[in-house]
Amino acid sequence: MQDAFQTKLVKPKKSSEIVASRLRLAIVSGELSKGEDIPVERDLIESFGVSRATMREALRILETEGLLEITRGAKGGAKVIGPTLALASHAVGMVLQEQDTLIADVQIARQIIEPPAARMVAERRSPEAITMLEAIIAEEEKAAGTKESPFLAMKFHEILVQLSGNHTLSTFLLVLHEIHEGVAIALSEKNNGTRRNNKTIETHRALVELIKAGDGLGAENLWRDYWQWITPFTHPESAVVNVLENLETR
Amino acid sequence: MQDAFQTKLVKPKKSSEIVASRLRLAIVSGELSKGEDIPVERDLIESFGVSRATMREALRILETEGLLEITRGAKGGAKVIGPTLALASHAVGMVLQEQDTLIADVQIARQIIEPPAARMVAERRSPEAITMLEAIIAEEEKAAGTKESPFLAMKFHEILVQLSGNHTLSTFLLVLHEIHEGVAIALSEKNNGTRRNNKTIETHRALVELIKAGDGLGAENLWRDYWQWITPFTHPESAVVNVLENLETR
DNA sequence: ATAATTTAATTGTTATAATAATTGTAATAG
DNA sequence: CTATTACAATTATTATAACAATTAAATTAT
Repeated sequence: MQDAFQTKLVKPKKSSEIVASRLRLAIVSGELSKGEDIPVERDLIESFGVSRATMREALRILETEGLLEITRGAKGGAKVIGPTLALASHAVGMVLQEQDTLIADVQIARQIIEPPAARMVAERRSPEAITMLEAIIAEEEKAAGTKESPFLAMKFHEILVQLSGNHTLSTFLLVLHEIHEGVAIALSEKNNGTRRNNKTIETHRALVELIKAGDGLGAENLWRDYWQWITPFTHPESAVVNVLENLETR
Repeated sequence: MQDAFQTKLVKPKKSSEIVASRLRLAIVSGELSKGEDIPVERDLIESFGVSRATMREALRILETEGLLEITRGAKGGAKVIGPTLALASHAVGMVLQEQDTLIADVQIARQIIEPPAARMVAERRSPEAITMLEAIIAEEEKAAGTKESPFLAMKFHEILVQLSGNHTLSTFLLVLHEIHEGVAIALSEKNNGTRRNNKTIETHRALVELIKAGDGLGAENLWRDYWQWITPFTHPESAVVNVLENLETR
């Protein structure tokens, strides 16, 4: 253990990896901004001085990392789109899936992390936050009972965690959200009690009130109680995390 | 919003992606188990009926996803190694880095998530957990003052979260751990107060006592207090998350 | 004008050959 | 007999060239 010298990968790097690293740095450092087109294959090959195969492997790496999107045909090419949450969710999801993690396990994690996030929102007490949350609630009220309702409820959660002001927490919660999403919505469609719906909107309203008042502890507790209450509804017996896409073999 | 029909990417899939999907499924479903060798390029090309370039692009995708490791030379080829946390950490790290997330922000997230994890360990009260934690503490006592000390302290955190029994939480904490690691250790080497070291071991011992007693709330509070106490020591002023490797341009 | 067609640009795929890295083995020196 | 060296076999890596498929724009036909 605790090696005297760094034993991290001293493997000879492949050209494709070196090229990918250079482009990645340019992207993440902001030198190439999101939405920007990067040169076409022919030019990239020339400026990096590698073969087309190597260049294509580098592009495949960056595409896998969710940094680039490549379209073919005239006016096609690679465009910067990332970094994106999509890859993070996929990567985390695969780890969870391999451990046969239950959806219930994911739900417990959200249950633990979201209440402190709610407290942080309340403690910040930003007017924009209140405006945004109230806007969602208005939508929820209008769509009550329709099949859009669960989508809006999820949106409330999403916005709430983004407003916590902590990048790390909100990133994680968004990842969990993405993993959780499919199942959760399917579930809430099944047992579509309007009673539950009422309680949901009611709670959202109460939470916003506490946020307005800057009552962090109150917000945290309310949100924890709500999770406690909602758990039996969304609790699938033994569903397991699954992030693999259906692979149409054409 | 809420499209009546699925509007997911209907882009024509590349052969390399299809091949990668097939292998990925085989890996994650356990059909190919970790450590297993998969056929060499030549055979893969033949069984998938694609060209070398296409096959190599597929391998590069899976390698990027952390599922395979490829070595050359006799006895070389691709070996199943994943899914691994490495990609998840890298992906999450890139998202955080792009948002210019401060290390302090990451630390706050750990501060929020770890205490409930400690509580879960206490509530489970498993004998193995106690044994493992006590073993680490013994090592810590022996190595006190040496430069291995911070490594062991981190190890304690790592083990603790793994013992929480919640896959999702422990996965996230391990990811944070990896992102946090470099900076945190560098920091604790700088202000190497033995006073701090003592308090650390002391707290670890106290925590194990609470776990033994099954006192979940006590464990949670102790751990939260400890985090509160330790924060000023490990708080770098304005360091930003950075997950990009140094790219030796050979 | 509108529709159909052609053309140009660009990525996707295949094929072949040469190169580099790794391992195992045989030959050689001491 | 042991250790070093040299060589051969295996395997991934890189390079080059040609062709196919896709898309957007320009041109032509109606």
